[in-house]
Amino acid sequence: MHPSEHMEQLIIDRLYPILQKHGIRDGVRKYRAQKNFGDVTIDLQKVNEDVPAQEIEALSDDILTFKKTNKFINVTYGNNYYCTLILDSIDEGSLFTFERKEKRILVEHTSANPTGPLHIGRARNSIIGDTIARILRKYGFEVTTEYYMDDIGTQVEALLLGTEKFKDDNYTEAYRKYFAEIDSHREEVENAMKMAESGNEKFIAESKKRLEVFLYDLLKDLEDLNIFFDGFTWESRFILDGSVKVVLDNLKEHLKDDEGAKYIQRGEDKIYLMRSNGTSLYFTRDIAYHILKSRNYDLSIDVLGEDHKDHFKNLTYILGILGIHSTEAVFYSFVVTKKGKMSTRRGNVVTLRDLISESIELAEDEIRKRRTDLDEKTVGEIARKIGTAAVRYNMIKFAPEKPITFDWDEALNFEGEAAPFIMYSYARASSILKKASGSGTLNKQFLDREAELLKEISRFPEVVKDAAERRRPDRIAKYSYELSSTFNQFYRDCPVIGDIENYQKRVNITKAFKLTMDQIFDLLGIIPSDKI
RNA sequence: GGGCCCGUGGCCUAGUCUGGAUAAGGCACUGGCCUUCUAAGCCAGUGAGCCCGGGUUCAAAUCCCGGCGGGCCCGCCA
Repeated sequence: MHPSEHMEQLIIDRLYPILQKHGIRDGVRKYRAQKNFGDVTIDLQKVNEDVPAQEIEALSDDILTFKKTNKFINVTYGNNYYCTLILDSIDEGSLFTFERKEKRILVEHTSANPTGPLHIGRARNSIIGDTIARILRKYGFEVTTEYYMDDIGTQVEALLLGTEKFKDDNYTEAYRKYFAEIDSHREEVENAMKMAESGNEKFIAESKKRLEVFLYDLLKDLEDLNIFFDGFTWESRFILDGSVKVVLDNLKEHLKDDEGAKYIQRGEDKIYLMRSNGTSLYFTRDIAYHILKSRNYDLSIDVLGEDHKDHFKNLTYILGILGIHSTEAVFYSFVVTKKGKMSTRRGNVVTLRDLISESIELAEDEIRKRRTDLDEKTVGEIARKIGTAAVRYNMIKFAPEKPITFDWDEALNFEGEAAPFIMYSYARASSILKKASGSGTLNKQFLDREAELLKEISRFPEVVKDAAERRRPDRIAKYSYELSSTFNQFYRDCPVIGDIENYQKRVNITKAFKLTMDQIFDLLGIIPSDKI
């Protein structure tokens, strides 16, 4: 049981018998208290009965203080009791561990066609997906991440043919050129697609080999952001293993015919599964993919742009017909620039690669401004950590459904709610611990400022739970800011080195903060630095 | 035209699921804090009643209905 749960149980044990004595059973609500109202609020506004204030307040002791105003009962935890509990839970490691869920989850994200470096809109997918995977893993699920690689569609055939035709250009440029004149290449693209669609193993193997080169280039940027995949699924496998046919067979009784093409009627909509020329659609292969997922995992989470909402709705509809209900999606809104939607034509595409290097460069400048004592190599290492962390943090701090208008100034603002802020407070803690030497006697009297920090630390389990269950990675970023901010206040008011009376206690608190931040950095995919 | 999402101080965001006590932060702005552990920090201040209009409720940023503004989708594309 985490410390906060323990305290809540104490409240229930002590308070609820009294409430029941007064006929109160339903309508009692309990939530985290607002600022200046203690730690937990028991709200009786929904119940008709009331309890005399004296009777409630008489329950108070050193562990719990009850105060009743109107129909609110505000409970404040005793600093010494609760703080000791929190520090103990960190010693045991129990604050950071969750019950194992015995449930396998597949998080599929990114899955972009590797026609060029990722732009920041696509990167939002990767960062959300990777962070959600990290959170769910921490929360106790068995999590696997996967990239779904298209190797048989129009785009990739154009990429393969284009890079052949314009050998001298870089591959993105070759693809662009080729796509610009796509009309004159209709036939060869269609031929290529037919080769793939017919299950020509040699052709597919060859495509795969060439696509891998482009894929690795794309993955390099993600590696910089500490994003790696557990596996890759190539779309062609659903042609090769015949599962597309199986899908159509299993849905046979629901299929309708449109001049040879097959579709399923869903309300007003027709969901096509086979073209009249007998070839399958991306959608059909996606069904096959999700059937495969449902066999190997208890839950599949797809990270998708909001443009895929209808596609996904149709997908779950058909999976439902097949009795599969273990598929859900996390949708995110697009990243646009001030000039509007990113498009190559308008020349306003911001690549992840550029953003990362700008961010690292700025971090380097900032470090040089403050630290003249560090050697080149160290400056570079720290700049790398800060720069990449800033990119991740700025993308993840917004709720996924929130549209983002990208702005260089904002993306490269290293003050306030940003990665350097949380990394800075961490470096401060590290610096204290580095200077702290020897141990002293532990003073178990906790001051409010110390307790505030520990209480913030003790929120870790419930924040992770909330972020995991609601698929809201931004909650972790928010929490990391609040926790760091609380530490900065502690840092101001509570000297560690030199205060003999409080030394050991504050060393322990500082360690606790640092350990909690280690957990958070891991969840956010940020690599911390002891000095910045 | 239909469907989905977003709309909170000058700008950006949390709170909306689970309705309740003075709407919480960041940026920007104003003033203050570096002879003690890193000032990418801290403290104080100015600034919104939550897009608009109805409704439900003792109580609405939060729930319901209708608008408005912005985004996305509405292929035998992926």
